[in-house]
Amino acid sequence: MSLTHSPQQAAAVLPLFRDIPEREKDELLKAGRLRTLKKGEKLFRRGDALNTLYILVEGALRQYRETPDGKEVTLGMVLQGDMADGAQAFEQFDSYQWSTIAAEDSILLEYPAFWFREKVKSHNQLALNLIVAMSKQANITAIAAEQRITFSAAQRVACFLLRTCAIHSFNPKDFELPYSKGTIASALGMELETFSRTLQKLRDVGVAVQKARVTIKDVHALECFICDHCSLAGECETITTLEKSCPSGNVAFTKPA
Amino acid sequence: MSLTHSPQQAAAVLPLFRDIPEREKDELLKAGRLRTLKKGEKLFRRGDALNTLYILVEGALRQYRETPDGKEVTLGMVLQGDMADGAQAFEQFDSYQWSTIAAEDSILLEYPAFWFREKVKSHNQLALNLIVAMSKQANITAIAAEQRITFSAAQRVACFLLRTCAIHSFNPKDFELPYSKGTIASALGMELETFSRTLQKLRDVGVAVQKARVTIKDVHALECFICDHCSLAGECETITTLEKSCPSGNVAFTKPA
DNA sequence: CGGATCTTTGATCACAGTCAAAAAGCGTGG
DNA sequence: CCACGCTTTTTGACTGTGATCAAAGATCCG
Repeated sequence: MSLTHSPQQAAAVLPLFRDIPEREKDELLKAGRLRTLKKGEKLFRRGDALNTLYILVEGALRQYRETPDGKEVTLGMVLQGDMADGAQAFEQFDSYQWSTIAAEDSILLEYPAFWFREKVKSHNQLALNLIVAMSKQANITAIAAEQRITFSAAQRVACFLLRTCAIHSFNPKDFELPYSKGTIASALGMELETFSRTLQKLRDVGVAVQKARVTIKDVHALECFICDHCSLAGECETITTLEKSCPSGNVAFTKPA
Repeated sequence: MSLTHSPQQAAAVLPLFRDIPEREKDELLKAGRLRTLKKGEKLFRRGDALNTLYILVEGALRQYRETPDGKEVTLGMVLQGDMADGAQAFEQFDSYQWSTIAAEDSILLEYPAFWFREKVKSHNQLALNLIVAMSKQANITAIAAEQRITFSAAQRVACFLLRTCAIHSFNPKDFELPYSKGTIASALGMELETFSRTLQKLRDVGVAVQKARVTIKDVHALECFICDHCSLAGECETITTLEKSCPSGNVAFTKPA
């Protein structure tokens, strides 16, 4: 994965520009500017004037809010193809409602917000894509909310590990955590200390972690550990993806409960 | 508030149909059907085929998911003018991702989903309104998520009481809870027992509850109790609304901490 | 090598969940 | 009007999870 793209290359991947006629797509692409962000850099802060719309081409961002008494709550992660602020850009607000920081080195495509809003008004397919994107986002948020309530810390961590493999096509037998443990903990709605302790406990289920390197012995054992408590059950995209990539052949030891 | 409307009357209020030329609006209205729902009736269940789009004209709905082991998680409430399933209707799914039940007697406007999707494709203003609505929704969800994490049970309850007054223009000195305590507890992400106990504790801050009747002695005292921990701080719509309706004149006793 | 930052480990504690049972309210029908 | 059953709410006692505070280890980087 090189970190050099043209807007054209970048946009080819973006679901937001799907099914848009070439002519209009070109126009959209010419107006966009690529921007890189180093890990730890803030993209915008809550309260900043909302005048740019960002689409993530590569990397990962963390959305968060902070309370007056200094606590920080992670609302969600922005992954490849997501808008960093799409949900806000069309509200009545003229300032950002949450802050966004790079969880790792990232590349964004940026547009003047007012300009993009105009395009959405005139390009119907774009509006539709935007709706679909927001719809998808709402669904992810709903599931995350559910899990924060029904899942134990261990289950949330386990689910995160599997999801990570599915999203990035990692091999569960050996992969690296996508961002720092502090960030992951926060994204899962738990304290770093809890996250650390939880990783230990997961050794019993065949998860070994050394530094950022993770080894999952038996994916199916982990699934059992989680999915019985998850309302997604069979329809979980993570699971179906994993099943495809390692169709129970790669399972070393299947220990039924 | 009578429970008899024509679609025309109903739609006049709906933000989704704002700024739409009369001719098109009429067409939209003729296609919609009014439907009533008794408290406790389910509108749809997770997994049902998604073929209708619902807009709430009056009443309140509760969106929830249930896990295989029988727990129920409330995702949010649908209030006047909201779509019951807007976020889902434009996803790739063909079935509902969460269930919806009437928290009180309600009136809905319903459309065939496919038909509505077509309208959104051709009526640009409608698409825009939809985007704004989803945007608003995402924001509410984000705030709710934050509060479930940073707020104590007492603060969540207190915030809910104030919000209720603001939304329904209730007089904080004497109003009725909008739906059953079980429903409220669930919406706040806590157990009914916890909710019950919490109401007791709030007596210390001047909140008296008898059956469903609530009396808030000192709105500002309650605000102090909550808002210091809330990232919305000054920009909270609830607070600004309340300030307008009872501009610190109605405060009986201001007890600074 | 020094000083950051990030992570682990330890000990303690409070909040809210759970289980259980009593009480209050509500609707129905005799 | 009361009796009955059903749902909703309250109260009680107990418990576990994860937050918090504190300090020691790692790791990174100039």
